[in-house]
Amino acid sequence: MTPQTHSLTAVTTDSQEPAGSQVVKAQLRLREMILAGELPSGERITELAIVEKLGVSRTPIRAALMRLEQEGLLEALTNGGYAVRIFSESDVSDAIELRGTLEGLSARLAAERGTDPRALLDADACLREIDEVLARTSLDDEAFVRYVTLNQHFHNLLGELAGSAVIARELERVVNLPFASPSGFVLQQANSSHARDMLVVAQDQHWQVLEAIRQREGSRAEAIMREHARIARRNLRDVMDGHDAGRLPGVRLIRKNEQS
Amino acid sequence: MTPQTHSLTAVTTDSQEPAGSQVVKAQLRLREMILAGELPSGERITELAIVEKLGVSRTPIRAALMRLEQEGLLEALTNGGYAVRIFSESDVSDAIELRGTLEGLSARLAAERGTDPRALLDADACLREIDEVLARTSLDDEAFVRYVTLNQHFHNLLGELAGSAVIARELERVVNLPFASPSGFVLQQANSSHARDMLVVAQDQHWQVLEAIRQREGSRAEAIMREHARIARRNLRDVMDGHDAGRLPGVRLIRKNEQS
DNA sequence: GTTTTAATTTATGTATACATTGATCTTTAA
DNA sequence: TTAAAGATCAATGTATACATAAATTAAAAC
Repeated sequence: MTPQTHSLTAVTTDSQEPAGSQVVKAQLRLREMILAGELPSGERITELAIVEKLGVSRTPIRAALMRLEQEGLLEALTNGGYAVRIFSESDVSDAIELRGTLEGLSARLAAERGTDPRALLDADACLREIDEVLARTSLDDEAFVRYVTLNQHFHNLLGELAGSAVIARELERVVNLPFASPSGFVLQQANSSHARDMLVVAQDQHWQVLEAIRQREGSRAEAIMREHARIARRNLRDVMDGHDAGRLPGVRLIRKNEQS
Repeated sequence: MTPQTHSLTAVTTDSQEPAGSQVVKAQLRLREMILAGELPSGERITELAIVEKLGVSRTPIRAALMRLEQEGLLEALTNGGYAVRIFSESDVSDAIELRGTLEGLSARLAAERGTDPRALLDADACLREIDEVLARTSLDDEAFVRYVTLNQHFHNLLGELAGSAVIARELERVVNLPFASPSGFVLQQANSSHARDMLVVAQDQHWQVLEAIRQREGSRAEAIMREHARIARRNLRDVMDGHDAGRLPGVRLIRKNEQS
């Protein structure tokens, strides 16, 4: 598995059903197919066609389709049925801004309300591991993959620091919107010359937001997380402006903006 | 229908399925039953029991249960099945704060990006209608119902002003979280002496946010919408502290906070 | 009497047959 | 030839039978 394919197809394991259930299998396989462009964009996809391709009956297929619609990869058609969604660059950009806003809310509440010292220590340890990854002046693919893993872990911890199940739940949902993930476009530029520098900047924001939460500086914590998300927007712009956008998995689903 | 029952059971018509479908019927009926306390809270509710009560087969029941879980009224149990969720006062409070944050985001983007003049005129007309409702010094039940209708319309318009389908979609979802609606606790205090005054304050915020959007004052627009949502938090607190909380539909599902 | 194991029951997961609605294609009439 | 009406087809909506796993209860052994 190359780093590139890892970033976009990384998936939260829905902890509701047994991992081997037909519904989950169908959901995972369908997600892969959509991001790989194996399903026609825009056109209606019929349940029977999926049944034939996956060899699963209609019942779990229907459940998987419902979930993928919730996830934002499919759109529900007016007269029943679904179609693979096509995203504008603005859609992705807005989803990232939305994530930053919710992460900012979570960080602010964590600062204002105070938080479990143990959770803070976990976050601290996570950041120290990221520091180790970034210690070398040149990073290989493995280091980038390790960064993505730790980065997602840190963002997860941050979502829980506010101590609100409601907000954690909606944040997780937004993070899983197509291409809104904190690590969504990190690896796409792994070969870029200043790729490591971007991670260094991001990691500095990680440390600062943690410090702000410790100091109960809610407004500052919120502002940092909002700005933090905008790194992803810059990366998105880089990828869309680059010539290799079409080669990367899933990115072909994103339609470039006309203006700006 | 009394004003009190209207506010909490008001529902967005899911525009996906035909209105008369078994799934929608089951969803609506189940939602009523949950808010009326006709289903045991916390305990597992079996599909077969619902089938017997509603006279619909398991397939549409399952779909309806999935949707109600998405909506936040049900929680998915670890080994399959669902239970009626119990909400803490904090849960509801956080959901309202979350709504305010997203409404603030939407208002800020509308201001920053500029918006369709026609949409602004619609919002303006809506607020003028609310002004008319509030013109009398004493309001009857009908006036409160009319306020709620117009208020929801204004908030819907505001959600669309940002011109982002992604954000509008997630905002609509958050608004429909249990008890997070902009009008959720308005009518509950219709008989309170200063009920009208609260609406007057809220309406002033409506005008100010619209003005801020017109003037492209993003930060101000955002701050106003955040503060606006906190009126609902105050109303929640009033309702929970009052003695008639248990009599109001759905509110019995909310467990009072221990401290504070 | 207690614990363990096996059997039974009860739940959800899955497949499929049937119903119904919407679209397409054909046929007929103008 | 075109338009309208009907029939056929194909899609999702619905019901239900069957599979499977988990929980409970009863029985047996220690």
